[in-house]
Amino acid sequence: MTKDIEQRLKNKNINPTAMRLLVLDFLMQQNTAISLNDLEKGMGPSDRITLYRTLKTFEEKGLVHHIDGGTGTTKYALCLEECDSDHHHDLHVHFYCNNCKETFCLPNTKNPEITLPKKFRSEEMNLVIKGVCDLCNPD
Amino acid sequence: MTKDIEQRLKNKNINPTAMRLLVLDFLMQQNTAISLNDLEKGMGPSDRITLYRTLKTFEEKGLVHHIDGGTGTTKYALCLEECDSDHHHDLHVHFYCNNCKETFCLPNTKNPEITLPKKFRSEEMNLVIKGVCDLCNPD
DNA sequence: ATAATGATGCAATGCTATTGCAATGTTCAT
DNA sequence: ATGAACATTGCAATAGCATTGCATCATTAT
Repeated sequence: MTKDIEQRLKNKNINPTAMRLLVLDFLMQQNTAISLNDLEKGMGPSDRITLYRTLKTFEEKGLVHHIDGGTGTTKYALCLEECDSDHHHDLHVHFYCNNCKETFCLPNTKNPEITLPKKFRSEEMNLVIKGVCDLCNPD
Repeated sequence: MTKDIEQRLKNKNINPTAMRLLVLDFLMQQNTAISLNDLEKGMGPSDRITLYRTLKTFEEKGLVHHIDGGTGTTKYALCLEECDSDHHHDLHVHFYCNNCKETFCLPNTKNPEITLPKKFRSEEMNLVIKGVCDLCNPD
């Protein structure tokens, strides 16, 4: 098992240290995007800054991506698509539940095509939809 | 002139104080969304917190909207559509220029329709495209 | 005139993100 | 094995934005 996780790090050219294995393992258990705080609470006692840098390293190497979408705090989630250091394929839409405050990746959605005004060139796109998620929806 | 601005405040049920007239006047001169810092620098000497609360009041009353889009700082711009206290018509897309760091409203764009997974209900949408704006584009 | 309400200004705080630096661990050539 | 070079970690500290509490001043209604 640990081998899998280790290999996943190596595939991305990330040195598989103990801390990183733990963080990746934790991330793989999540089904929502998590904040640095969530990570800190979820893991055993560990240094916040180290976790911060671990996430940053993961992101640089294309293992996780972060979502900003106006919740005040940055959230992180494992990349589902094949990303690499150069190109983050921010292809999917994110969803923030106003009720449970969770942020979800919606891997089955695609970022839409937007026609920009003349001479505007698009490089990336951040689309966050806010509303009520399936678990919080009474219907 | 001042009459116009004053009326615009009254239309939104905002008490037209001197400070508010100044802030609205300043906002009307902008063609990009501005941060609290921009506002503070752009206006004469005035209290940062008062400006903060002025923007907040404006937003509550549907006169301005804010954009979050992952630039770290919140930016504000006048509402172009008809918004009211209850419903902010966040209908248009925003654009952040990686070069000049300005945030633009793109009033001629519409937020796209996204098909959400079952039982997800959308309430609002925040779409920020990052890239290079017309003025920074060499072509 | 006075009470009540709203607006402003100052002080202070909380929180997230971020950097500097020292200590520790790891790798590799000799 | 030894030491140099480098990567990782942990602690301390800082920066910056957002936000609240409270006192003061202005405005309005009675």
